[in-house]
Amino acid sequence: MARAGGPEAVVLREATRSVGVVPNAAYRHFADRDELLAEVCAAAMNELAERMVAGIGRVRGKRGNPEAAQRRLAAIGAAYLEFAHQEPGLFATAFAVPQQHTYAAARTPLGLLRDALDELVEAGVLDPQRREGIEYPIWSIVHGTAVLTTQGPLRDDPQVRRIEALTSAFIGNGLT
Amino acid sequence: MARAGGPEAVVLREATRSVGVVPNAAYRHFADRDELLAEVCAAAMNELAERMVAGIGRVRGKRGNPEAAQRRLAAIGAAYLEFAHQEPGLFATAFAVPQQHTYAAARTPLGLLRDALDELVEAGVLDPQRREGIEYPIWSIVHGTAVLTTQGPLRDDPQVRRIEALTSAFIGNGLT
DNA sequence: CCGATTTAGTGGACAGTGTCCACATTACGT
DNA sequence: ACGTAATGTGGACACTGTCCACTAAATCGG
Repeated sequence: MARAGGPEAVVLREATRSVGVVPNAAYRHFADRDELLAEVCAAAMNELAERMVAGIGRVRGKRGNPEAAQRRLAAIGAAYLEFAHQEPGLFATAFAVPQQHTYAAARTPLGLLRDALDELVEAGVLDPQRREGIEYPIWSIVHGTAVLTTQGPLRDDPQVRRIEALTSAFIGNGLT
Repeated sequence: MARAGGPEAVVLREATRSVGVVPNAAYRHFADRDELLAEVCAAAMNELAERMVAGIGRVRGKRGNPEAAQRRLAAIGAAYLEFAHQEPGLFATAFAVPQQHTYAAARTPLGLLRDALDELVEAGVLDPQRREGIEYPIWSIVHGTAVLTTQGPLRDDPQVRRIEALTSAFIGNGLT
């Protein structure tokens, strides 16, 4: 349901219906509809993270190799944006955690980004002094691009590819 | 209602109730709840734009002055982030237009950003070649920061100020 | 000025939703 | 084997968006 219609589409009664059970049965597993939604959000976030590690896995080259490190960073960004476009419902759901009990999963997008940036430092591509805290602007720019082009005013913009290329270039500019 | 609880909180029946009228009366003014929401979204977006022009208005210095131009760009970014934090409900609503009939208002955030960047070129601060399309990465990074720190996983993060300073530095880096 | 037409509001209804309560069933460990 | 915990059921309530037929008020052309 989240995949098809985003967070609003995950409706408790329909979920129980699809599983062949009466609505109230859900309350033996979740206190709230919000708790159910939180679980779905965690699953969506997990799928995003998995796509990112899959993207990393597709670039070959030893850890510490400068070009490989750069390509790995590009790969996680590309996977992030690709996920947002291929699964807009799940992407929106991943970041629609109700209140605040987001007990982070093992492999989180931010963690993967940090790993990639650390490798970039290790490979001598990124100045260690510039490394500090740079994950936040980079995450922001990728996330902002994803949100604006899938849910925001730039959604269905014909030149999405160009916009993404521009953000990629901007990031590359900010690293050197 | 949007101000207090975001887009989900704008509920048709309560709106009519607060205006002292029966629910169905709303259907003489809006075809849908979505059409009502679209109107609210437009109003929210307008308030965001107004805050941005107010921010521009507070920096003095003639158009074309390099330092003034830079401060004006910083001002619209700061206004954007400040609005997101002071009015999280309205900010979320501004970007929650139902489907896609967002007949853009006169002064839109993107338009204001473009003006500021054009002035930066005019003042000789920004290389005209680098100007082309740079509004998208910049909008993305500011929007991404706003979203992540007000609705996303970084919401209520104690070091929001630092994160915003980092994105500001990253943008400055990308302009020179 | 008056009658017709548009505009705005009313009342009642329906399906769908989240949630609560008391009750029945099933599974399981000692 | 039995008591306890886990799970599912049935019925209800308040709330939501939306539809229909009907009424009151405002507006406007002759």
